[in-house]
Amino acid sequence: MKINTKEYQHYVESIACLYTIDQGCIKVLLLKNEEDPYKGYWVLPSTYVSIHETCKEALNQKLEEQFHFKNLELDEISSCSTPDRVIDMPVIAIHYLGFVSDLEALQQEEFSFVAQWFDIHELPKIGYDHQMILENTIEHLKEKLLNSEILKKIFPSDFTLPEIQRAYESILGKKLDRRNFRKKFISLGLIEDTNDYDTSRAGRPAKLYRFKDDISNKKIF
Amino acid sequence: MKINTKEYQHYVESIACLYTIDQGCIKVLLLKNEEDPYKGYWVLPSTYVSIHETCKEALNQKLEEQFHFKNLELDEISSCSTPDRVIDMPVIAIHYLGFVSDLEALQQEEFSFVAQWFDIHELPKIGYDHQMILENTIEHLKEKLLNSEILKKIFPSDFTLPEIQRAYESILGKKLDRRNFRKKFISLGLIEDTNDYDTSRAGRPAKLYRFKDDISNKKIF
DNA sequence: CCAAAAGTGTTAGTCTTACACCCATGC
DNA sequence: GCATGGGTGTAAGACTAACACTTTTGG
Repeated sequence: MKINTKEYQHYVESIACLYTIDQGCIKVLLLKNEEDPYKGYWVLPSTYVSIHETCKEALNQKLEEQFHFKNLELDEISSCSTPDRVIDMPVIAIHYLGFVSDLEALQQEEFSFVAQWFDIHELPKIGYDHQMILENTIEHLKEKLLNSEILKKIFPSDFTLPEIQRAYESILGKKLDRRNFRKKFISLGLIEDTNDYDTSRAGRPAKLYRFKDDISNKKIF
Repeated sequence: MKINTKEYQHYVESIACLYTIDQGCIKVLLLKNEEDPYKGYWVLPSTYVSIHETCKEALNQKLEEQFHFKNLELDEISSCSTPDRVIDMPVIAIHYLGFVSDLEALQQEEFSFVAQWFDIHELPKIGYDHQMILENTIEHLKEKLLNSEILKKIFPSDFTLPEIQRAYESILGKKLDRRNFRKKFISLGLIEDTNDYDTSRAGRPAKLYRFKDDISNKKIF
């Protein structure tokens, strides 16, 4: 098949849903949009893709320029090719999911006026079709967090079990029994004690744990 | 951002990995390629996408023209935007996974010289980057078959438990105990007895089952 | 000493696994 | 009657779920 007409030429954009976990809250990175349409709305980071690079490369380069996130591991989630999703321009979007550890996330005060981490349960007004994209990747994020492989990437290097439990309660949308959660999580053999304590919250300080170096992929829930 | 140069214009193709299950064997639909390069190799069904349709619509239309498969439910798996994956033409591929019930699959004798169902463990020489795409979607197929939601789409309307067991052994890459498999599968409550028997194989005839009308999504393995 | 949050153990029920023999059919 | 493949039950072990009290800290 030979095709060469204008009717078949698309622009391609890569869109990033970047998540972090902060104190057991799951947060996503959004930018304040300053251009019409959707001026003042929040949007996901994105970039156009040239024919000399892959969609993922283009996005990683953009994320490095914009936020100094270097070489994030980005997972492709889906795409959107609805005609006219961008006015007067045939643009296909490829959606990516990535994790930013809280260490990287916390360094981002320099861009705090234009970009911000939002709790996924308290999202602002979102522009374009990014709301839909976001909802879709959150589902995938949840799926991923039910396996151990990516825990290390998204959870802080030192964490407490109550903190991780809060994240899972948020993901699963229900309360978990503290004793059972502990037993289960410890028995997975993924974490080790640091002999240190987190005194930043009220009440009895919680033990700090860290993930072991090599984490096998196990189902957690 | 305003972009309008040739450097950003891509062609887009949708590629289909269509699976069926035949006697407990998982098979994929391939076409014999008659053009250079890769003449004589087998390839996945595919089509180019115009700017007036979504990738999925374009593919469904193509599959209807080519095989009379009407409105398949296609799941997007991933994409490939490696520059030069097609010589001299910037083409991004979007990969889809679909199921064809054995009833539809069996009607396909009319195209049997150019298209054929291949057991996923006995694939022929495959052209372009389709081998890679195929391997990738097979992984996704496996994942999907571990949930009940899509069973009805891919398994024959009447099936025997040994047949379904063979499919799972093929997916999981290990032998399963017949008694335990039965107990598990029946206890899921997804199937009902047809009071009929399959006498097509040697030995004692196997009971035929069918899926119930409403199947909830449960983890099978 | 009081409020807040973290830590701990036991038991009952459910699910999973391992395992061996008999049954219905075609040749 | 024998080869082929299908159907059935039981017991031990692993995992899950439910449940209440004690510990450590800050104010």
